[in-house]
Amino acid sequence: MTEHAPLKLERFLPYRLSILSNTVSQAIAREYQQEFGLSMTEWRVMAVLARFEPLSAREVAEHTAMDKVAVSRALSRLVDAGRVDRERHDGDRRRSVLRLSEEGWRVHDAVAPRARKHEREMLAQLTTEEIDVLARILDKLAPV
Amino acid sequence: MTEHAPLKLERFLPYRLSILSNTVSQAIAREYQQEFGLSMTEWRVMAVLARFEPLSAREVAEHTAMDKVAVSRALSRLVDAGRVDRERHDGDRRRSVLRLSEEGWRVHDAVAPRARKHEREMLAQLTTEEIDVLARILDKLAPV
DNA sequence: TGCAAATGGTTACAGATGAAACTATAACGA
DNA sequence: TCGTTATAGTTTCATCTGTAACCATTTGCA
Repeated sequence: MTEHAPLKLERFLPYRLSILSNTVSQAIAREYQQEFGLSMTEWRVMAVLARFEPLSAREVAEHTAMDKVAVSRALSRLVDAGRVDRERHDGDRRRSVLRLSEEGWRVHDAVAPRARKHEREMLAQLTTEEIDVLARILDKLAPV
Repeated sequence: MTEHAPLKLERFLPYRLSILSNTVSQAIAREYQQEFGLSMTEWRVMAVLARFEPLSAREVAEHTAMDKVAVSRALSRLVDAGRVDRERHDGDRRRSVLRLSEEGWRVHDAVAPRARKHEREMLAQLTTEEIDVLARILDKLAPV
């Protein structure tokens, strides 16, 4: 009989990472989805605007590691919802100039603490050594 | 002026995890997608069948952490492609009895080493301590 | 200048995904 | 035994996502 060496999925790192990441992201996403009708992509856009506004759509894409189509769609929803203000760039009329609206800031200020809370709950299960090493691992494997 | 405390997305753990997981998974997925027309979900189904066959669809779902709809769809594609054999369970005619076909095993034996190679390349960037701690972290946060 | 290539952003299409409804079969309890 | 409930699996629908094509504007250069 031939030897097949089946993959042990439950020990396979990329698989486990994907499970963990989906579990965590969905738990957080569910929260701001239900309460604010905000998708994960929309939240990411809001988060980078909160930190770096004003930005163009391309810059948002760079900061969020999303592609420009996803950003464009998230933005049109956010602008429609009155959470983001969009203007045209003076010198370059292709570019947009994006900022959180007052309402956008309100949503941000409500969501951000909950996101942080989820992160804390996750980290609470780890020792400080594990947290340090995890940060190092992420720096190595997924530099931002 | 009010204090807004914007979230530092690029330091936010769930975000970084999701980036890492997507990067890794997509790199692997691209490979078996191009060469075998195999999606990630289909590959996961094949991997658990390789290890635990025969299984019912529900059992596949449990092993892969996929929902039953996703499993059903992946299976119908795999059966159509002749990579999985599906029979009816003798005692319970609702249940299916799933096994890799010969062709399925050929695909599995071609894909599995590449998946492992990707994992090795990823781990090669880490020290043995980091690898150990990562395994511990995953055990704690995403027990399988 | 003026025309090709590059850039910012949107639209269109096709495939993937999740929730809920549905079909068929089996298990359970009066 | 009959009727209710539970389970295995599929289908449907609405939404999401990625790729490619597209439009408008700007840049680069002959």
